Amino acid sequence: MPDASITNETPSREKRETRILQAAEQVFAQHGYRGASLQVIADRAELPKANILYYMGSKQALYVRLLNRMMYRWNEVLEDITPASDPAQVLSDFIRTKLVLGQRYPEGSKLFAAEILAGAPFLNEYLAGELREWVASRAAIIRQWSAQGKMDAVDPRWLIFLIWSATQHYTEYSAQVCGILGRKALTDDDLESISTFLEQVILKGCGITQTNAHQALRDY
Amino acid sequence: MPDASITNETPSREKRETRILQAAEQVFAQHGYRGASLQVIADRAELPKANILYYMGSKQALYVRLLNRMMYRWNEVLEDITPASDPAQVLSDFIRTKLVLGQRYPEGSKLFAAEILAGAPFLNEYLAGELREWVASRAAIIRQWSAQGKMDAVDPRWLIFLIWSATQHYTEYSAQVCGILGRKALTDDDLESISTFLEQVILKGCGITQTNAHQALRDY
DNA sequence: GGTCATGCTGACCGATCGGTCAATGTGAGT
DNA sequence: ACTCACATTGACCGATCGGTCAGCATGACC
Repeated sequence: MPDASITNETPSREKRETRILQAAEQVFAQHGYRGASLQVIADRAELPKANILYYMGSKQALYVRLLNRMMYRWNEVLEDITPASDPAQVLSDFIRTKLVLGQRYPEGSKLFAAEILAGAPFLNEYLAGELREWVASRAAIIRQWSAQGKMDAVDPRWLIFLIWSATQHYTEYSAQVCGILGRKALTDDDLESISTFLEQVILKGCGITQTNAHQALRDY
Repeated sequence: MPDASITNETPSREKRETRILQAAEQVFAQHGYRGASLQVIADRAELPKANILYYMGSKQALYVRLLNRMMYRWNEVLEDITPASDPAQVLSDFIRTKLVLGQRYPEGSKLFAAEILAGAPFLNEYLAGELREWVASRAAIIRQWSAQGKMDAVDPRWLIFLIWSATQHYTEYSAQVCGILGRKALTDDDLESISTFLEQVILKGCGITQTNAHQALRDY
């Protein structure tokens, strides 16, 4: 062992695990579950292939672990909204949070996308269970907002899907977006511009008057 | 040959080709380029694996052919718009056309999505060339609409991406959407509801007053 | 009936797949 | 110094990968 400190074992283990998970996330994101190979993951992590299996047990276990990690990251940001909340504030935050999340975990987001594209074989129960409940509860609140005259009477499910799709697009289709824009990657200015655009169009489109309170937030 | 008619050769050939392309599109859409296997494609097409290679030459050639076919389908619907066009009409058509296209060619659309997710290794020059020009030309017209006061001054590129993402979502994330809605597939009523929602929100969000002319079209 | 171009495919190739395992290395406890 | 639990990994397994090819079948032409 290069590191001779007293508690060197655990740190080494964690470092390796982190390296494996990071490498695997990239490869699974790019090629999907079936298209990813343990050898490629091992090469990217600069570890022997057998070591990957020693740590993770199997390809499937590694994949499921990455999916769960990504679901956990999503749950972190599932804010609590109530019928008394300000729609403009909540939806603006929702748009920005989703956009930031995609930028923070681009590989994880793509991994999710590939899983859904493949027909969500590992996520079916999650989609039809937890996530469905989440959507239903938010939809109920949005309907109340409409009933209270805070916004137009739009189908809340379509609204949620609209925000999801519009924000995820810039992560999962980054190759397309960058190709068209002629950039290597999106700049912070691009993201700021996109955030502002989406807030403006979606809020106005739902008949929500944008609060100045949030406009101020935009600077940070 | 079971069929003994005079010109039996060509029909058989075309039938086989069609069957191969259809099977391959499904498998590539689900598993991506690397995750797809010729054996699985052959099984689905109910043909020997060697026959696939006899017709298509190689896995890559088959894949590229499918990509080109999908690009051709897209080009079919790239409508011609001018600064004199009615934004409400054009954007409504755009939304509906994109939505219908995704429903008509779900596998092809997913194939495209998987290719982009993988970093668009086979489509880079298309994205940075043809498609980029397409976006630039439409963006210029949308900017003129804004200058003419027909709509708000929004960044036309973000608007185009918004329509793309919002419509594609229901094709490429159909597993997620269906899981959450608790359906096996989207109904015609769902699609009508989604179309109306997207038109309503996006047009209003861009400060476009919806024409009655198009409202009437909605029935068919 | 014989020739020949073409359609077709079973059998096979080397490479790579996910996964196993025996052998070796390592460090803490005694 | 010895033990022992655990970490590590090269070598290997059967299965499958994309692709090749020899050989058979077929049908048009002479």
